[in-house]
Amino acid sequence: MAFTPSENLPEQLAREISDKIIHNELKPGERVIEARLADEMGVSRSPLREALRILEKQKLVALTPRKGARVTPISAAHIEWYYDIFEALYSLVARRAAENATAEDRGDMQAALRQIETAAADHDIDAYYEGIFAFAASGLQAAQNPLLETLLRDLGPANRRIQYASLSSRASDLQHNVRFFQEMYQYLAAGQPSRVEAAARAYARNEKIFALKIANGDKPREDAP
Amino acid sequence: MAFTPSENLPEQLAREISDKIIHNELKPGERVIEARLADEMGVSRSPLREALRILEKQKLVALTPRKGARVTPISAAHIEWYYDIFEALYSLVARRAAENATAEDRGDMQAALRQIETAAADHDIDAYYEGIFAFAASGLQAAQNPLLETLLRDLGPANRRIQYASLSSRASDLQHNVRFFQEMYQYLAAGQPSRVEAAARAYARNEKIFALKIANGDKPREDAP
DNA sequence: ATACTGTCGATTGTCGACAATAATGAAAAG
DNA sequence: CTTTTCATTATTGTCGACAATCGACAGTAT
Repeated sequence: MAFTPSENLPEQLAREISDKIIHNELKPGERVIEARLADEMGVSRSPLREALRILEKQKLVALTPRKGARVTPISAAHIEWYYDIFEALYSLVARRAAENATAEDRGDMQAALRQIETAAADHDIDAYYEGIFAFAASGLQAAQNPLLETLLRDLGPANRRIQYASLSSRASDLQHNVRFFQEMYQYLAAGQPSRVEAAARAYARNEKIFALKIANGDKPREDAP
Repeated sequence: MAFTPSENLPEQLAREISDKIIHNELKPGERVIEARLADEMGVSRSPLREALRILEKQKLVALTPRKGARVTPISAAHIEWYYDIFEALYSLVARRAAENATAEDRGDMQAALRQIETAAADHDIDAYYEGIFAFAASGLQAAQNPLLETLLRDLGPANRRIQYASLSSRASDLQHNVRFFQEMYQYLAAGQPSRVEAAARAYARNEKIFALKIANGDKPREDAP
């Protein structure tokens, strides 16, 4: 019926569902029934089942053998777990990117940095996120480790989910975060892998405490009934 | 019939197939045909398909949308990629384990260390691996990060696959590797997370160069026709 | 009242059949 | 002899139906 030129049905379904999870239409802890979602989306259970396995890989749902799927809960502890792992993996990305980046990679990162800078100056959150994703993508490209790439790509949606929760309180400190990216780029261009790695670690730690602050006291995002 | 009280069919299939991959009965790059494997193992394609997705999560097969599954190739580059990630993740495990370990955790690790020591003294490779797995498991337990746990559990089979390839040349240097575990345990017991982390990094780096040495010049494992 | 047991409905697991797509090889054209 | 085109076959993708399992509830016994 739909005119989708050619993409994988399970992946497409997974993306749709992950959007719902990220935007909190499917709530943490909520059960996901295959049959219901399947005909809600107009497909059979087979592709939807595979979609659920993709979402499991992305840590958006937890799949228990004969009891079905539940949307992964998200608490302060979860946030700590995630950011610890992001720090570990992105610090590796940073080091390897610094060691292996080609001129083209550096160009891409510089372009991404520019976007980050102007977006932050304009308080344009969407452009800002676009920029940091591009920056990360260039770094991953430069790091030359496909396995690491898939691991982090799989964790991407979970990352976005956490960030979305703290999105509202975000606009104020964009300016402050820009420094991290500038630092990373400068050290990378200067060929100092250890410093790039350290900057990535510092950024990850900073993000972690920010997300935790939101998750506790401050205003988290809420959907009206 | 069999007495396995309750285990998941797809997971069971995945384990069987992963054994075949680890022991090189299914060769790197080889194509895996669903229908064939399915009735070779006496099941329908549905559970086998899910098994393939599990194996993909474990990086033992690569799954391309309309072209099926292939056994993941394994080269020197792959080994570098894997060990870089192991270093990043296990160094995190080490630090958090050092920070959070309970008395019971320390007891488990000490027991595992004992097994490692005696196994190395006896040149008993199986017992040695049992020991280091137990050591790692205790560390993961202590680290208190379930997400990290699942990530590393998923990478476990790929790890074993690499280790199996270098198994033959292993017996000689067991004695030498024991030091790393002794060091980790001692610093952990002494409450020095940074040193535990450093020891874990050193161990991972050491393993990496060892695996690379085997993958290049030395005698790799071969199966007779 | 509480704990146990059996039944019923809901949901997941597995299967075989069919449709859609990709790989193979053979014939035709250059 | 090489390349292109096309038909045939092999393989993956999707579906609906059925079987196995789980959760909740009612009924009974203690």
